[in-house]
Amino acid sequence: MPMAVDWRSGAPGYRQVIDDIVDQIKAGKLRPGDKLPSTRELTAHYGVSETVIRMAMVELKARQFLIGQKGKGVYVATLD
Amino acid sequence: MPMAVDWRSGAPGYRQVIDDIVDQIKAGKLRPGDKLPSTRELTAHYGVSETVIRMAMVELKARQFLIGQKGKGVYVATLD
Amino acid sequence: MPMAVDWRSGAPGYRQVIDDIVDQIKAGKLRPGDKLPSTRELTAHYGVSETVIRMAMVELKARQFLIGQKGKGVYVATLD
Amino acid sequence: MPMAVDWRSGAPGYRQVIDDIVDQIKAGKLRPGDKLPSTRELTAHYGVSETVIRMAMVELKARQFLIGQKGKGVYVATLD
DNA sequence: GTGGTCTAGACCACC
DNA sequence: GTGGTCTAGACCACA
Repeated sequence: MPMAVDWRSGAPGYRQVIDDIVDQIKAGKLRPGDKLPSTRELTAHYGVSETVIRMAMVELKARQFLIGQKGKGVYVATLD
Repeated sequence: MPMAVDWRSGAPGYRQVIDDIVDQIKAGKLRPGDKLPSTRELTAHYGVSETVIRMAMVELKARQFLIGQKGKGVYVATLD
Repeated sequence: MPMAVDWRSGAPGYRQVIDDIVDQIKAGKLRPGDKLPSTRELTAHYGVSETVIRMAMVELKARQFLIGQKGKGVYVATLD
Repeated sequence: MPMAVDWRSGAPGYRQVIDDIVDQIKAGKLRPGDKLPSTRELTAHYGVSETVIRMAMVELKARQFLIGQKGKGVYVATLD
């Protein structure tokens, strides 16, 4: 679980964020229904801008790993 | 007459509340002098937080559709 | 031109914000097409939370004094 | 520190609430700058209605023991 | 980094 | 118990 994005790898920052979160879900560290840290906290954790976090969120929601609830937070999706 | 805000439509919740109430007034379902349900009941009816209802009220009062009376209720405005 | 909302007056903060902006428009200090300070700057200027500024914006847009453009800014409306 | 108002004493409920809070301030259990429990919690604590708590608050603020901050809470006043 | 929308939950004035 | 006002802080769309 990297504390920050590794810029030397060449991979886009948001890709690394996506992979890290997907890994955590698959490893069971993040479980269905869990609330993710706030966007602001994630920017600090990964050392990237809010835009990078948002791009990662767009994909993770499209892939149905996460569900955003306005004004509340972002949650790990539960199985249908 | 929608029972609740439709989040899929993309339209802001408070806009849907405004439109729904204006429609009811124009359709004569709500008539001048009528008392609206309490703010708390409206939150339940539309499935939104009180702030959303309040923002709708701010606009509806600015547009002179409604008149609020503290401690009593919100009423449909009478014609000038 | 008040620097901040006056809580002693009894008037709601958002009403004071509305009146101050309307006054500035009517006095020609804010002219059609002018860009307002950012929402965050206005909160600092008036000493209120963002919600108070937003409630003022809802009414000022309903009354067609202002036009908001997402990602750009809020502008004084031009005459019809 | 009574958990609830004693209705047998004949003293108005709000008087007992006032006295209890003043006692706690004088005894140093509540200190300048401390935040009081929310109104809702106080109603539960003293076993009285919100109106009774509000009446107590009106007097305690008039006597400058407490200071209310809208949207935040009620605080024990600091010395001038 | 801007505007926009929303939740949650305080206190306040009035009936 | 009603409406009214406010704080704090989320996420979201756009540039």
